[in-house]
Amino acid sequence: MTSAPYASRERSTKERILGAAEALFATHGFAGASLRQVTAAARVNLAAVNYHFGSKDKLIEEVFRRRLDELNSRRLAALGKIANQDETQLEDVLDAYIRPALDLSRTDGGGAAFVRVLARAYAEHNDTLRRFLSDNYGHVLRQFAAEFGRLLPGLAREEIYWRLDIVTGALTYAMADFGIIQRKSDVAERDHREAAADHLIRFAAAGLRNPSVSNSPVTR
Amino acid sequence: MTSAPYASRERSTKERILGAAEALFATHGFAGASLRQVTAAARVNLAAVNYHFGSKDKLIEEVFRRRLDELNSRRLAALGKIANQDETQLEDVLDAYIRPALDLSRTDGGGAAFVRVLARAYAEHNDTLRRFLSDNYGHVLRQFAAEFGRLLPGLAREEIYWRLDIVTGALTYAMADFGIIQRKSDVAERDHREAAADHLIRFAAAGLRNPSVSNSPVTR
DNA sequence: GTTTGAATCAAACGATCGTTTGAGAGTACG
DNA sequence: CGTACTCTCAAACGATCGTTTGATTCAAAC
Repeated sequence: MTSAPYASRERSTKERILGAAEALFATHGFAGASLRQVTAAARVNLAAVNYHFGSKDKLIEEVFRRRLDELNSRRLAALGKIANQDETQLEDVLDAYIRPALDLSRTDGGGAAFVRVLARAYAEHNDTLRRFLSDNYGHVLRQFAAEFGRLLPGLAREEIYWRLDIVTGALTYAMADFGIIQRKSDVAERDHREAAADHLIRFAAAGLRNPSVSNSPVTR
Repeated sequence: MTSAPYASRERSTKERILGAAEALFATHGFAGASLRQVTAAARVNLAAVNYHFGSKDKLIEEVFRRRLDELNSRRLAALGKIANQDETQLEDVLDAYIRPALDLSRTDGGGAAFVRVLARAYAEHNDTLRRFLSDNYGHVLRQFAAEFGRLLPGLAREEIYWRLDIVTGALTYAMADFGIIQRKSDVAERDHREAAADHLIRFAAAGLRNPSVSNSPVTR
């Protein structure tokens, strides 16, 4: 009924928990953010987490699933529009890979926080999480590798993966705003991230096109 | 360097704590690794941490200081040998920046673990730790930026920092072994890291040399 | 032999952790 | 009405956390 004792909530309890968890995991890490912090920030009862998600670990997994499903479907959609076409440039594929991550980091609903959560997951080096990411989203990377391979016929498959790995590392680092470059006060955060993505795409394109293949130690 | 294998019993209590803390922080994070785990792994009494270091936070800081001081000086020493010389190549400067991190990750006694700890520190986004790292590394980064600027006269100072930021991100990611590339069983870990550094240097050199700059120049 | 002080130890401190419980509020349907 | 079901709530559970305490060990100094 509309005669609830307190004001009706705009968002459900589950959604408020997910949002608060995302922000706090980004700031304090998975072990560092307690369920008491999460439920206090979400203004829900402590027991609501275990009621709705079962456990803290399941909550963490759900925080990932909610964002990654959308991120990777966007990546695949962008890739589908340009894959196997004659006029496709390397920058287009990089854009399909990087831009959705940038867009995610700009969404109002906590996407920026999630990008830091994602970076943290890499750092955690947790095998369970790695398996979860590999199982659910490994096919995305494989499709991008195939398209990069088509556009870079001079590179072996393994070389493609080495370089994609470097791009992913730089992307993770950049989108999580780890960097040494501090955003100036007169630059909006989205403009800062836009500039970061722009630099990253250009840098990555040059690195990917590099004809120098390493099968011997670096000359000096 | 002077530590022999299986010498843990002869090492001091402080050193055993530092080694065990480094390994456990790398695996479980700063919040995730308890002092009980650390002291059990080091085979010392629980109270030894607070006796020798004062607190867990001070222990964390000491784990960093021990490694960063050496990495710091090695990078500057390598840079000092090639800076401001006519025959210096871009790859030489990148090598001076990247190779000490690789060497650190190959040292016995926990260096590889520390690289993961360092990557985790970036992910933690903790202001205290960032300040600590900035104080220790700020001048190093500035010296490298100056040398890169000399070798890349076509790039603005800010562009140099953008690209160095990307290199640092990829280096952090690669050295911490976050990557999707799984080391094959017949490849030794040091060979795997050597290959990663080799790929990274080539990739970074191509990215740094890229004449294409952002179409939205920043005015100072 | 006595004293001194650093180092180690078992034990316990209070705080906080994730999780569980059981009662109660609210809603829907007969 | 009664019943059933979903959700919320305060409270407490046992476990583990970082830290502290006080006794004990032991080698060097006096």
